[in-house]
Amino acid sequence: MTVRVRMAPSPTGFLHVGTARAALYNWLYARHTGGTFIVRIDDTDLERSTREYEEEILGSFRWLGLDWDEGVEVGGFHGTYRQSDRLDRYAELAMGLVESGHAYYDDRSTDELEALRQRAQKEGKHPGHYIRRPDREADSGVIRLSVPQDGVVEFGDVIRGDLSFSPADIDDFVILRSNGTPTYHLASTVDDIDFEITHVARGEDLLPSTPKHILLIRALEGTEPIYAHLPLLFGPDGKKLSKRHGATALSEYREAGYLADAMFNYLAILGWSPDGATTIFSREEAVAKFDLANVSRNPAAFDPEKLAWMNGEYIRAMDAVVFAEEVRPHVESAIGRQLTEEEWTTFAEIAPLVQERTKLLPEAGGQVTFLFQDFDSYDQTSWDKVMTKDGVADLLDEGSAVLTSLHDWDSATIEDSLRTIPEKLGIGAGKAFQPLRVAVTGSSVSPPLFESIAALGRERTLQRLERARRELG
RNA sequence: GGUCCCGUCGUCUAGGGGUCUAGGACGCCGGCCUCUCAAGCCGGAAACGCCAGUUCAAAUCUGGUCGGGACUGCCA
Repeated sequence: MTVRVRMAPSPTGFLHVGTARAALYNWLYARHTGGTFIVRIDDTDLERSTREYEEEILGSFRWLGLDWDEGVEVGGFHGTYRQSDRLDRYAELAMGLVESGHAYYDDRSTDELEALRQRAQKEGKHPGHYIRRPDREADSGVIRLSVPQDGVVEFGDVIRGDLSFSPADIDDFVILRSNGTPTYHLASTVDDIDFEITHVARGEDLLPSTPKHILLIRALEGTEPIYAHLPLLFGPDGKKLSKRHGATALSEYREAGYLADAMFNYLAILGWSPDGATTIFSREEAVAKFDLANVSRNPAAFDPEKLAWMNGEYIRAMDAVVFAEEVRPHVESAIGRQLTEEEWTTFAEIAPLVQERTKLLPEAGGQVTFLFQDFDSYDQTSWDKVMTKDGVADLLDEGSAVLTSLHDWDSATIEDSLRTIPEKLGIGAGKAFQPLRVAVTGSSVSPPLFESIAALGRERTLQRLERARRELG
């Protein structure tokens, strides 16, 4: 059997990281088995669905590296299906189910229905006990599936084992709205049947819907897929991941400077592990080892700190030139102008030192702005901490004196000359260099000092030492 | 309330009757390195929710209990 899986996002918002992870697992399973990964746009909610969100979602999939395999051309992207193109199909099948007695029209008012639900609530029962085919016949309104009350609905779940639900707890759910559009339940199961989906891997929040889908499949005489209900994603506080936890849209992470590979790795590790000892792995390794059956059963908390660490790992693993090119726009936006050719060369040389100490691309830009722009003011805490001590003025003078006399201007020469200062003054290297660092970079935290000075150039370095000297008074 | 799912360090996980004095990773603490910050290296604290039962033996099996979560829409 050739595996055919799908991801069916609703274009009613940005791509949520939880949805992205579900898509990732589907994609991994398809690639692992040599199957087909399909993306279908669940846009039956015409009111809330937009083309903008659709493109945003597909763009996010692409960024993550999830490519899909078939479908018609849609919205500038190749190969997706859109449910709004198939509305006739769903309506036709729903009416067919009415014909065959599996479903019925229901024109009861929301008040009537609400009364039934409240009665169920009061009696400690499921609404399914009361929302059934009413005595009066209708030929308009919504179409509900008539849930057979015999037997139990059982199905196997690759992740959770055998599950069963009592039909008494399943209400006669709406499959076609009064405006003629299908509900999620109908559209989703019809599509899964029509596109011959073999495995449905989706969030655990849809577990209670699965028996409904199975009932629908039976009524439509389709073939049941194999189910895998993925654990949900929580915030650090153990509650369902939402806006109040920070960024929930995949695109926000992209914009914040996270690497697609790191995001891919992190999302994969959140609920699955290749062997229990490996944390960092490539897409290829994940594809080789992934199996839906090995996905964890318990919900996972999204941990921004671990993601940040992982991003740092991937940044350090980047090719140095690629890193410099990726960071360049961030440097330019930080200083508000383009880098000249000369500055670019300077930056590219020092970039590897910055690369080692950055977890997010944009922050790397901030680490080097002192090279291309005079800072307005010194970092206050840095100044207070190192520049208010005795002997700082002498240190700055020594620094100027030593550097002024240098013939060559490279980091090794600069280091050799500066190293004489702590010896001469009889103080530790740290004590001696911190004031110079603050004077030159404006902060007590910076890339390595000698390389920074080399990159800055003699003239500007001396100017900054003088400036700091003046500030001291 | 009802139905269903889940329960190993703070977090992500390995482990599926003896090899578990429970392993790895993030984070945390300490140390080394060191011009700062990182990175790197070394070390440390930190978990089988609880109670029964089965068994020579249980983190692993069973039951109960407690806790958390999802669903309970003409949203998906």
